Amino acid sequence: MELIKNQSISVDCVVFGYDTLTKSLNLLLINRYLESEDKNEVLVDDYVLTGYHIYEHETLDDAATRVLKELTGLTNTYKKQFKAFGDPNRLRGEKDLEWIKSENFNFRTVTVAYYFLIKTEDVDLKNTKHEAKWFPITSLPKLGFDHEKIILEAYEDLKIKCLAEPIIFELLPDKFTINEVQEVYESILNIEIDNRNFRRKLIHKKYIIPLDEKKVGVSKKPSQLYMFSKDVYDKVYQKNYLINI
Amino acid sequence: MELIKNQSISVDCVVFGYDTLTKSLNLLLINRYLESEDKNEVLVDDYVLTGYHIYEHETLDDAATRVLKELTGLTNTYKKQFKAFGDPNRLRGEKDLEWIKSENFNFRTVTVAYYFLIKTEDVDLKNTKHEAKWFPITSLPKLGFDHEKIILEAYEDLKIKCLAEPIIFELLPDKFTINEVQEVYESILNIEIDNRNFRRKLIHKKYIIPLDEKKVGVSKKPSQLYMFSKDVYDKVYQKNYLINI
DNA sequence: TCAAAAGTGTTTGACGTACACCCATGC
DNA sequence: GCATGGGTGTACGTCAAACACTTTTGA
Repeated sequence: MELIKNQSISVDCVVFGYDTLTKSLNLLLINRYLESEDKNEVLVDDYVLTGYHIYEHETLDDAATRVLKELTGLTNTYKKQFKAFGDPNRLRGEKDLEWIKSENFNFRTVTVAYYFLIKTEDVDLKNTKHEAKWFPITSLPKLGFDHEKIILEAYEDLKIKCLAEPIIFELLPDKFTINEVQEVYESILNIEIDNRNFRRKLIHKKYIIPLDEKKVGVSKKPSQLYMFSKDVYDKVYQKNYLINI
Repeated sequence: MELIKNQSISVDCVVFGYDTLTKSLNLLLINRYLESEDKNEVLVDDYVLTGYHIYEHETLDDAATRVLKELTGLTNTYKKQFKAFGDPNRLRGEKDLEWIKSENFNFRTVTVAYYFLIKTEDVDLKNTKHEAKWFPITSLPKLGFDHEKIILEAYEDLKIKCLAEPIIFELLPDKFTINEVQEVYESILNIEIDNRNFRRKLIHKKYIIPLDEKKVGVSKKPSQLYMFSKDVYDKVYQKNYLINI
């Protein structure tokens, strides 16, 4: 099938990656670098989200999946469309104008933004075409276009969502310890959690299943490994209508 | 300023209206009617959301606000962008093809969908250009395009949102009774709520302020009127990080 | 005086919160 | 044997849930 780009519409991907070792929530960003023709001056040197125009024949979800796959090689990751951004001036920053001179696309592009949840260890950065790099959410570099705004809104959505849905496990290996789960929550929400209470709460969930296996090496005392069962979760889950205003 | 339409992008407005008298949550829809040239046959007769392409100079929010104003005359209503819909075949139902023959727009239109919360009494349907009509959310008519899908997703979002944020008051007059609030929740969530528990819970909120006024006429025993104070709510509100998975 | 909706209190159980020490292992 | 992270128990308070009758008014 012929690939016809729609010049008015793009998808942008906010890729959250959690690193179990450094215990940090990261964002995958690509470098935007441009020198003047005589190469004496660096015109643009900042970072942006990965994104691309959609093709005429594909759905928005497919476009986002395609863009993520091109960047990371991953498919089957957690994906959420969280907002469309369509300010007519969203691509008209000073650096953006320099950049767009060298590329060739429409100033008035509406972008549909997605976020993805992955484990940093699942991505091999050396294999990516673009110069992609992980940045801790707590210290982002200078960002191009309106991507800082997009990232902040994605992060807010993620914070709310991880309180209500078991998406935290998307950021962890299949086998994890209770403390690792706690650390992810602490990284995302930027809070401290009481270990005893958290542990009790989690262990009592039917869908947190203890394995006949202990994690060794990293720590002194080997720690119990658990897994998350989506099947059990779906069975056990029941909507509650708690009005919490 | 010249009005240039972007043929690829539209906004669609899901207008929720609550009717305090009939105690029903309604949707404002417009009729899509088309006869064959010889007028012997009705080709299309169903309902759709109100929507329109965006202009090149306006933001998505402004486009949605504009479309709502054209339909209802209202501004300053609660508005939420909740999802973009971009399936390449979303406008290619049998009836949609008939309809699009007579109009003139792009099959591949991505629409950014918003929902609005208003009181049915605030809209004068006789003043609307289009044949607009309220339908209870519980008995929607036949819908064109992918608008049934859009409506259902808006409704799901509303159900979740009204549990966590005080948007319920957008659907009620400024002065309301506790029972009226309960009835809105019951309509939206399609549940029954215990009046004693609900009443106690609401009355204890600092931002639910009793007025020196009673509602008379409608009922036998005049009932106490209250108002909602957004100011107090914002002051009292504090984020809690209750993990509820 | 009666029909209709408004309004009221108590008990129970679940769960979130606060808080400090022992345990198992690798080095 | 000691440093390091893993793991445990109790008491308290808040709040949701269940549940039935009295009050006030208009007609």
